[in-house]
Amino acid sequence: MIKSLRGMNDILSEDYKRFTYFINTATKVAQRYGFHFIETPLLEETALFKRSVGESSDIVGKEMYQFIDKGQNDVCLRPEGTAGVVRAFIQKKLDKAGGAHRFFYHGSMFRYERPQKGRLRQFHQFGVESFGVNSVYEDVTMIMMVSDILKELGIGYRLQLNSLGDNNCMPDYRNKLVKFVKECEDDICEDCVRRLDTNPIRVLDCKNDKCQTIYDGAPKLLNNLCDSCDDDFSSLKKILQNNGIEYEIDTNLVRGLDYYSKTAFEFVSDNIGSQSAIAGGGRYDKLVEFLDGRPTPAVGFAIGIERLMELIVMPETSRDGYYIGAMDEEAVDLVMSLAHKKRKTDKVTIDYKAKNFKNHIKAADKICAKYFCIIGSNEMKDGNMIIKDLQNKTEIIIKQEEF
RNA sequence: GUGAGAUUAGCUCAGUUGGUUAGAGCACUGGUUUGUGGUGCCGGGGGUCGCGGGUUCGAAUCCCGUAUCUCACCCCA
Repeated sequence: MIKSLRGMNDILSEDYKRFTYFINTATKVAQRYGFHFIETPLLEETALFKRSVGESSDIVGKEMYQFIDKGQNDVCLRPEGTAGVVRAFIQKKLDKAGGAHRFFYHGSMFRYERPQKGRLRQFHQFGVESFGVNSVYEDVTMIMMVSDILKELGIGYRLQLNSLGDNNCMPDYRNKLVKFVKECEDDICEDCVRRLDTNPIRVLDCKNDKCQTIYDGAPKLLNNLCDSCDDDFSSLKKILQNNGIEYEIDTNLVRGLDYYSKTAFEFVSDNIGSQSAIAGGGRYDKLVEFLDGRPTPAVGFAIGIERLMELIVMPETSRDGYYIGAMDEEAVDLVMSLAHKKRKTDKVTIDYKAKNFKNHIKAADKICAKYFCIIGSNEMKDGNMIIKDLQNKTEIIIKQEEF
């Protein structure tokens, strides 16, 4: 038997219902905020991700589905959504057009990782990107949007906030931190020693308790922001407070992707195992410029759909559609015709076999039909049909031609 | 890439120190006087015990390998 590849799942039945319910809800919210759908290719030039996500990240270093295509192009299945949207934004010259451009997208992302709870090789994200808006209000708008989506889905969360600074203050802070960590290099874990070379800021969210104890005394990102970043972060907190959105400050919250600056946020759930981040985002003012566009401030977020699938509280399903059953072999043709007619407007389920009344009504109940119709010898003779409302337990008799 | 635990019917799982033809519940399906539904009654189908080797008179059971799943690490949504 041929099976799906590791970490690649089929979505059907109940999962598909939840999946589409999520997409529909998130789409509705994003549209209420004035965002427009954008679809970008699953396959992009490898260089796009190397330059945007950053060579130091594991995503680019070891998790990309990268290959040479038949035209000798070095290509990748996208590991995340922002890079492609930024590329499209620049390619369509929207950076030169000026003004605000706001997009949302959803689709498959690919990372060659060992699967575990809430992590797949092909997974789905819903994301939003806003270009051309410098204001910290837009950062708050992003957070509000995620919050609205999660609330509509009945999902509880904690919001964690940090500021990563900008080109002005981050490099100085990084140097301070490296200096501090190097002094205790002998006491920290292997991973942190490696991080010192690849991505020093990441030592901050090391899960090793011993490391964390050591880093308690390390210089804090939030105490080393320049005036502009510090002001923005204060405004951010104030606006959130004014709008009743609760948050926690986590100075150790860092983002794994190189392109983030200033506002960084993560929505986490305590009910889904160790991969607890269900949404993450922040500002990335330098990325457009970095990908050869005109300097354009930008902010966005992405939601990991699989991570919150089991948290979604589905609305109660109500009875829907018709079930039409035949009690005689001779009535099956008529049932087929009635169904064909009714299917122009309604959901209709039929059985091609003649059964007795009880079996048909059981079947109608099982598939949760709202209306139950039966054609037996009586109906064949008089041209009537019974329509029974299975919800209200009422029934009416109509002419078959009125059905 | 690293570590641990799993894999028996469509699903959830039993299966004794290795011993006849591998079981249950649910689901599916047929019947239960041609007329009223979630939980009536009676029957039926369905398994290469993940796959490949090995030990043994004999393996679902013990050993080795391998695939997949799960959980965790790394990393990330």
